[in-house]
This record gives sequence, structure tokens and C-alpha cells, in this order.
Amino acid sequence: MELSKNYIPAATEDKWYEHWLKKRYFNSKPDGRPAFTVVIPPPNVTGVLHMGHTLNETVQDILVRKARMSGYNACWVPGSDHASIATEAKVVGMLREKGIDKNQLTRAKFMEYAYEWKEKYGNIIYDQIRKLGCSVDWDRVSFTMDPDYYASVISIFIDLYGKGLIYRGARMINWDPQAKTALSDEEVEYRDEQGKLTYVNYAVVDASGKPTGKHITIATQRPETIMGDTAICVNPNDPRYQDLRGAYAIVPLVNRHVPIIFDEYVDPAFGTGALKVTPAHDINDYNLGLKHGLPIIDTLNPDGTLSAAAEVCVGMERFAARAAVVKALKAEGLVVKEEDHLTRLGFSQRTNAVVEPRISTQWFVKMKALAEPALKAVTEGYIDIHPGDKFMATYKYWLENVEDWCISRQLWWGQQIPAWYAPDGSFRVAATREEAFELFTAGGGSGATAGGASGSGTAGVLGFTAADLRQDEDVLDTWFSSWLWPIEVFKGITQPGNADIRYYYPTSVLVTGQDIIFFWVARMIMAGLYYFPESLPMEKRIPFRDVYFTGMVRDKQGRKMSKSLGNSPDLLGLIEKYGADAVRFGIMIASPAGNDLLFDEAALEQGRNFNNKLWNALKLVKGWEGRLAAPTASTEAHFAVNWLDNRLSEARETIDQLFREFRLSEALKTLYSLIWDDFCSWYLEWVKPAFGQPMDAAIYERTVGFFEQLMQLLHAYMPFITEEIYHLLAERAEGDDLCVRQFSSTAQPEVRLLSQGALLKTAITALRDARNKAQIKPKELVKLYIQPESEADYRPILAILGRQVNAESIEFTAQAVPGSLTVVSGKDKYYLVTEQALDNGNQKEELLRELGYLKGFLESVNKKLSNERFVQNARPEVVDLERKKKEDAEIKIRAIEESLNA
RNA sequence: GGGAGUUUAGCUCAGCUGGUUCAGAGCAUCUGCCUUACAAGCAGAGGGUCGGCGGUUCGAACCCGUCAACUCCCACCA
Repeated sequence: MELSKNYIPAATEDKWYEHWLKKRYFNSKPDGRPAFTVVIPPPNVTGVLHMGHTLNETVQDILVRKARMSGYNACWVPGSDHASIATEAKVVGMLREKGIDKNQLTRAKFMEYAYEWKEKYGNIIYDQIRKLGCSVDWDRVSFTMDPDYYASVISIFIDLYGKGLIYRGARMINWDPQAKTALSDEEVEYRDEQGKLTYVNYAVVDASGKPTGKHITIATQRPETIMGDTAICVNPNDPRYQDLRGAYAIVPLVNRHVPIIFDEYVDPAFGTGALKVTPAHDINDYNLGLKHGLPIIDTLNPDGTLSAAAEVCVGMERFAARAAVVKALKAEGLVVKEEDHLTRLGFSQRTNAVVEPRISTQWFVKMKALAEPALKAVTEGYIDIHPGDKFMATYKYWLENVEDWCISRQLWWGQQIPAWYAPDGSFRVAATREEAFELFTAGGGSGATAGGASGSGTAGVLGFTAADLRQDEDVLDTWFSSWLWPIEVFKGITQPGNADIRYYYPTSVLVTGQDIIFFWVARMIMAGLYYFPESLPMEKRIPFRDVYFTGMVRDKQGRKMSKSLGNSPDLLGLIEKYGADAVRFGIMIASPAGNDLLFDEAALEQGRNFNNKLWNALKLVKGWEGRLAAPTASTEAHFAVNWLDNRLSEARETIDQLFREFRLSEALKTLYSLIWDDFCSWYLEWVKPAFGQPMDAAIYERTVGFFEQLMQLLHAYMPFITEEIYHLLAERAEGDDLCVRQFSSTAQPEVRLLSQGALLKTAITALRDARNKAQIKPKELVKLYIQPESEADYRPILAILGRQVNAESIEFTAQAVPGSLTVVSGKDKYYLVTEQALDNGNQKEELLRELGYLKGFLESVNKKLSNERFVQNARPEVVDLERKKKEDAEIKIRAIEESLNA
């Protein structure tokens, strides 16, 4: 079979993925093997995979494939997240483009559009996951809005409510005026923005309302909220304002008289030391208002325009109103000055709108009781975080200081809150209208609030029927569904105790970005520990044993990947250009756990080159297949075989250790060098028959075996090319695929062979270097004389050495060879004799330089050894080592001096 | 304002409990090679006061202190 000049990924990738699917290698059912379970962090249903996902999915696939080849029943569950705000925003935008206003639609009609959208775009990510080669179980695709999943979310809500862990209440929350919904604290991102501080004069009046002729100046960043002011606050210790006790200020534009209050909260050094208090629109002011019993005047509508309560600029958008208010204030001569001011503003993570603090009635989860066990699970080591030291502190701090979680969202796309309101405003929490009505008629049920219906018996007594019940309009926060992910993808909530949940839970490792440690990771731990009873051991309740945090993917200048910068590459484009294996290689080779990854296409190029290297090694080996000869007992080849055999054992141990520590990038580097250097550059050259010579059949067999082993090791990282080469190396029986081939156990490497191999490599390198420097032509043959420390170590490697340095003869010698080129390497000396006269000038200089270095080194060793305190205090083996160093250095110095004198 | 992390070659990073000739790897660079597996390659080479200063120690990239720079997280200063 003719192999192409270079490896062509497109020709193999789809073929093998189809094959693996057909063989159902990725499908998992509970059996007698230990489970290795991974649930994918579900990407947003409307999105495309960006480089961050690519990194995460690749890491997961590597872990899953490695486990699958190591005796585990590997199960990787794919899926996607309905991502309520983000998706709803996109659907609303799509409708707007079609000229449809969401507010004109019924809820049911809107949901139809949303599902349509989900069907249309939801599969894009799945295609990308396939293209990347991810070995997910496609029979287990889950979606956070699947009917069962929906039901599980509702049932957890009802359960938490029943236990008093969910409550409804009016509080100051973060409001996204664009999406017109509440946000949790975690969904707000703070950024520094250049703003303006406007200094405004408020006239001061006395308690009876008479003008005092005085005024007080406040500094504000939000002049448009002035109409909501209900007090002015100063620090009680501020000498400037002592005369204002009991006085009132007049709010400009609306002429409201508000008290001047005193509170130490105010920093006298900031601005003028006087603060306008607007309890409806600032969290601090809200708290001040609570403390001082101030009225709350909400001057904003949910969409961010000014409400009727503002009296001026009513209906105007908040930022336009800001300008208008300043203008009006200036017209009245009340603006003292304006200055630039750097401030931190909160932005909605989903819509990027500036968040408004707003008082409203929302649903909350009490977090304290949930947080405690979740903290314990990590601090007591039931869950390991990698890299641990870095994230432990963050995790701990958040859980120790966690606030209640606002879970209601004023959206339609999501699980609708199962609370049912009677006409009088009282409510019951239940999965269905009928159940809710029953709770009403039963009179108690899951607890009610204000004016709860107290009737017992029939609808007639209640004065309303089930049909009169109105379900809460709001839906639940997306994370309130995804925190159940590791449980409900196995139907652990809707079919408790089923075979899957018992077998696959807890999952083995969670691979995700560090940015969602609070949103998701911590909450999944809470959910697992809440849902599974305390009677079970902790090990059975946690959602995963290990958490592996990947870093953020940035561009090579270190900037975040973003649409606006246009620096976020298209995954499918990259796969097309370099092949999926190269993409996987490129993204893994430079991504240490937890550190940010600077994405550079050069790394993918390196991956492509690596593919090509493998391909060419295959071509070389396949080239021997046609010219095999009966095995002969050639020591040179046997040494190479034995050496690589042991080298492989050694490397496998290293790689396994790195895997255990989740150091996947380093494991890949080890493999890369094992294949490129040890296998290709050294081993294949050592066993390669001379031009036109046949290949020893026994050695060929071993070589193919090594190649297979290497492909097996690499398969988790680069599944496609390794499977392809595995099948091209030899005819395989049906079902003999690398994808499911099990690793054999490793043998203990033989140290002597490894050190002889190392000796051979250094000798070859030293001699080639010498040839290079003496400008001996590559093809020119030389005579080689070796003056070794140990002849025995050289015997098995002589033939290979001779061939690799192009020597026509090799002899041992006890003394310098006159007229030769001298090479000193370690404690051994080599003499090269050529036909042509040699230019020894450079050589001599180099030896002198080496000699100088060695003498300096010897001196430092001697100094150490003559230091009594060193000899007394250092461990004996360290002292012995120094003595050995001294001896070695002396031998080498003698060797060089001899050859210089020769 | 609080906390965490980082700083080693031009770039990206290893360097585990202080002690092998310990200052490393890959990429990039330079030199020589189209040697019938591979120029997407082969054979070599150069390159670093381990952020600064001080300390502990017989001995420090590694431990301690301090300063500096960068990054991230958290926090209600208008």
C-alpha cells in the first residue's frame, strides 16, 4: 500500500470517529468494572465552542480515553445548558429582527420560538465536540430543559421550600434593565469606568421649613437619582456640619424636604463629606434608609427609564436623564463643579448592561446550611482540587461569607417557579396547579405568606377554584438547574436509586474553568451533599472526587479572547487547517494546570509537524516489511531493542505518575520526546539496515511492537492518527482497535541498559560535534580509537556507535593516538583519524576552555571538602558525592592534559 | 480596602522534601546538510547574576524577611 508523502488528517478523522461510534466504544452501561465517570460542563445551547471549551473538552477526553484503556468502564456524558438569560436575550434579538416584540407574544408562543431556536443552533456544539474526537456517550445527551430534568429542578425547589431553605422576600437585588430581570450577585461583573462626580447644592431649611440661607453641597455620580433622595447624611463627627442638626435639605427639581441625618458610615474625606441618600437605588443608601427609617422612592422603571415617581424626566432613559438632570440643575445654578472620577460599575454578565440596585420581591435560597458541608467536603479532603493550593483559599472564603442566592429571574426561558397564587396574593408551592389547590383546601400545606387563605374544605369556602390560581411568572436561575447536573444526568432525582446513579455517581473528575468555581462547582457540591442523605458516607454524596481547573485561554499577547477583538479563532477552521489531533496537541502542549494558556497557532503547527513525523516513521517501518530476512544474532540491533524496551518502561512509569498528578501537559511533553527523540532519532536509526540490506525479521517484529505501544500511549491525546497508524502497522482482527486496547502492566526498567544507552547517545553527539567543528565532511569515513574508563560498557554499543559517526574501524587504545583529533567526553577519550590533514586549532581551544572550567570546578569542590563544617554537618552521602566529584574531575583533567600534550 | 498567585533563556514553562557537572525542556535563533522515512526534516551550536535587597545555613532558584512589577479573586465608599 502506497502511503502519502505527508499525513492527511481529513482522510482519517471522520472515518475513525464513525468506526468508534459504530462499535459503540463510547457507550457505557454499568458492569463489573470500576466506573470512570465524567460529566461535561454543559456549554450554552446557543453558543459555539470557543478555545476555552476546546481545552476543557480535550482534557476530559484525554482522561476518559486513558481510563477506558486502563480497565475502567468509562462514561462521559455530553449535554448542554439552556442558559436562560443568554438564550432568551438571543431569541428576543432574533424576534426583534423579524419585527416581533416579545411583549406582544404569549408565553407559550415565545417558548415555541425558543425551542425552535434551540433545535436550530443547539446542535452546533455537538458537531464541534465530534470533530474534536471527544469520546462521549451520545446515548446520554442531556439538556437542562429536558422534561425529566425540568421535573427534577422543580422537585428540588419544592423540597428546599418545604425545608424552609427557600423563601420569598423583598430585598435589594441586582437588576438588569436590558433583560428586565433580577441577577444573582455572581452574575454581576465589576469594572472600573471613568465617570463624573457632580457637586450639587441643596438648600437648607430649618425644622419648620423656613429657609436658613445656607446650603449643603453633595457629590454624586448619579444625578438622575436625585429625585429619589429621602435624606442627606453626614458624619456625626464632622465639624463642618454640626450646625445642621435637626435641619432639612430641599431636594432640587422636586423641592422635597428631607432630613439631614448623621451616620458614621459617611467618610468625611470623600467629596464634600455629605451624602445624598437614595434608598431605592443604592445598596448602601438602602441600608442607611433601613437604619434611619427613611421612605423609599423608586424613581426607575424596570426597563431603566425614569418612573412617574421621579416627577421630572419621566419616561426618559436613565443615562439620557442623567444629562438632562445635570442640565436642569445647572440652569438653576445648583451645580458647583464637575470632576472626573474613576468608579467601579457592575455590569450584567449576560447582557453587559449596567446593573441597577433595585428593591424587589424575589425568591432566595438560604445558603448557610448548604455551605457548611460543602466546605467540609473540600477541607477534609473528600474532594481534591487541582491545582489545590491556588483555589482552596478562594473556595473557602466564598463559602464562609456566602450570601443568600437570588434564584428568580423575570424571564420565560427556564423552569417556571412552582408557586401558585390565590386571588388574595397568598400562595402555595407545588408541582402542579391541582396539587397547589389541594394545599389551599387542606388549609396548611407548605406554608403561606401574607393573608394566607385560611378556609378549610371546599373551593366554595375558599372563594376561588383551581383555575383561579396563577402560577409565578418567573423562572429559575440557570445555575439552579445545572447544580443538579452530575445527579440528574443519571436520573438520580427523577428515578432515585436507579442502576445508573448507583453505578456512576459520584463522578470521577470534573474538568472546568476556574471562573465558575462559585456559580457551579461549589453549588454542585452543595446539591450533592443536600440531596444524598447524611446516612450515606461522604464519599457517596459528593458529586466528584477531583476537580481539575483549566486556565483561561488568551491570545498570544495575553489578551482575553473576545468577539470584539476578533482574536477568538474558529475551531472548525483550525481543525480543517491542522487536523483535530494537531489542535489537541497544540492546546495541550503549553497548558499547565490552572495557568492561563497563551494560544498561539505555532503550537498547532508543532502538532501538525508531529503528526507528520509519526507518519514518516510509519513509512520507514512499512518500507522494511517487504525485505525481511531470517533473524540473525546481531548484538548491535539487540542492544537497541533491549534499550528501547527498557526506556519505554521507564517512560511509562513517568507518564503514569504525571497522570496521577493531573500534569497532562508534562505527560505529553514526555511522550513527544520519547517518540521524536528516543524512538525516531535514536532507535530507528540504530536498527535501520544499511542501504540495500534486508531487515532482521525479529527486530522488525519488535519495532512494530514498540510503535504500537507508543501509539497506545499517545492515543488519549491524539486519537485519530494513532488509530490509523495502529491499523496500518499490521492487519488487525475485528474489534482490535487502539481505542479500546488495554494497557499491559509495565516492567521494571534495567538501570544498566539505560545508562549504556545514555553513554551511546553522548558518545555519538560528542563525536558528531567534533566532526562538525573540524569540518569533516558528513560522508567521509574516519578511524575511531576509544580510550574508555570501562571497555565493558562499550562492547554492546560499539557497532552502533561506529555506524552513527561514520567510522570505518573502531579500536580500543590505552594511550593517545598521534596525529588524531582528540575528543574528551566525560571520563572517556576518543581519537579520530582521517585521510585528510586535520585542522586542530579549534579543537585545542575548546579543550583548553573545558580544562579551565574543570579546574575551577575542582577548586570549588576542594574548597567544600576542606571546609570542616561541611564535612561534619552534611549528610554522609552528600560528602561522598563531593569526593566522587573531585575524583571524576581529576580524571577528566588528566585526560585533557594528556591529549593536549600528545 | 482585603486575599491569593506569579516573577527562571527572545517566547511559553519544568525544576518534588535546600546538596549529582543544577541552572533544564519545547518553540524561536544561528551553523552545516535536499544523507532514498520525514526540509512540516536531519546533524550540531549559542543563549539565563533564577525580579531587587537582606537574612538563615557548611551549602539557597528552592527556606525566612523586605521591596518592586504583573495577574486574578473578593469587598457597600457616594
